[in-house]
Amino acid sequence: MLQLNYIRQHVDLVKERLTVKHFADIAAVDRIVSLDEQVRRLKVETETLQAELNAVSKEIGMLMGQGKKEEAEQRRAVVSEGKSKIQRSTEQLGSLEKQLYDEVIQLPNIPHVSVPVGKTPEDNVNIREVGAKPDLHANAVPHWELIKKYDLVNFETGVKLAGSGFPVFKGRGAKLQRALVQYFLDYNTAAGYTEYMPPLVVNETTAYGTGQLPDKEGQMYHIGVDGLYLIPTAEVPVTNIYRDEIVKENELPVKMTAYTPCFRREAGSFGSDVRGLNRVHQFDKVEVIQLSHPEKSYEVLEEMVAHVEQLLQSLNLPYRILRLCGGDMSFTSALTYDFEVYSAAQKKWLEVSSVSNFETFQSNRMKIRYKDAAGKTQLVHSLNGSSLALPRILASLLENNQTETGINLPAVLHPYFGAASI
RNA sequence: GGAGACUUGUCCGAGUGGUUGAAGGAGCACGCCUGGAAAGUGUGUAUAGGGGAAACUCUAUCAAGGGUUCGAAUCCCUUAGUCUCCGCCA
Repeated sequence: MLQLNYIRQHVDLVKERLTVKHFADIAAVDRIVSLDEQVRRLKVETETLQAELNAVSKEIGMLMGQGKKEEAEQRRAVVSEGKSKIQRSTEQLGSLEKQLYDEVIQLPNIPHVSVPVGKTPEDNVNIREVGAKPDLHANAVPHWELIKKYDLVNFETGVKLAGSGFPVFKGRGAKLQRALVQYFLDYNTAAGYTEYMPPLVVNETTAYGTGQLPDKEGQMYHIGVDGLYLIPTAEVPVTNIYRDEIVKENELPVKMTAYTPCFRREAGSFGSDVRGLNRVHQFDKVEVIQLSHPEKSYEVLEEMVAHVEQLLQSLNLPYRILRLCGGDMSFTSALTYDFEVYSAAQKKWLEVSSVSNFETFQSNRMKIRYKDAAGKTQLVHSLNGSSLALPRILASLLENNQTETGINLPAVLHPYFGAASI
């Protein structure tokens, strides 16, 4: 959520930046500014009135203490009169504030100056492409064939148990998942991230905190009877760990990592995008999250990009890094880098990580703050990235490393998997 | 799931209708003391929002929400959470 006083002070800039994000309702900014003015005016009125009544009530207390009952009675009448007045203006204030909040929460985050103008994924800027695309043998097949051949993942059984998009990992397929999770977590904790295992369901407040609500309501599985949501990413519970907390400045940056399954309804997806492991409703992911000093957050973003990049290099996967254009960025992000790995048999780039700086957009909602040297509380910047999402990593590992006789795994996985190949 | 007790500031903890935003302690910060530290000592130490150039000031907040009252941390209702006992259970 954008900060009101920022909007107030940068009306034109906010409008201009929101067009970069292709936000449709620019007029909302003017409505917000006008509502904000009304709210503040009415607030002064209401609070002045309240202060008067409070003062009289206090007097009554003193008079009662001194046994001056009659004088107290007189004043009691005065307060009774003011009460109906204040009730009206309090109600009006409440409704105005609600309107204001409802408008502000609909505004997406403002994109960073470096965000490319553009609307579709084609407008994303390719920052760099690293690693050679492998030359596969003549009989190479996509991963959905490989997982059948080596009996690693069973989609049909998943359909029986839950529905399409819920793969069942089996045997060496299951073990490889576990190996990847373990390797990623070890890699992250070695870089100073503290490991967490959060709940896989969250309440409404938590989902609001990171911005999934109200923006992505339809993308999350909702457990109606208990008012809970299945997490679409570890970002949601883990960032909320620090909700309503004030950390010491020297405790920044806070670095956290977590492995969780992620649940996404992916309503509206179809075609080759959802083939095999390319897009599923439940998948495993290891996430890294940082809460940073506002002045350092873009350094931190670069650091996180380098962190994910080295992880991909260790897996010997060809990858490219994209800076997302305004139209392709998420609601909450100020700057996002996407990582895509090349999956050689289906000849497709697959997104495996998204590293973003949210600046104060999330921390303003969650009230994650630190005390600066002057003793003032300030909002932190929050950032997160995947390191990494498993199914697409698995897909490209299988496709890129297939030979006529088996699949060779990168060296870093051997100790975790207990073998060099499948 | 049933019954009961409880929920106060960073923490511990007092407070059952009237200058209580809240005693007392601990912690923390700064100063004094010290060669340095500890101890001692003095002062300060919530958050959000509004007004004001500033000093400062106002409003709200004692789990959350609602109610009673001129006035609520204190009384009533609802919800959530914690603990104890019972039940169920990996």
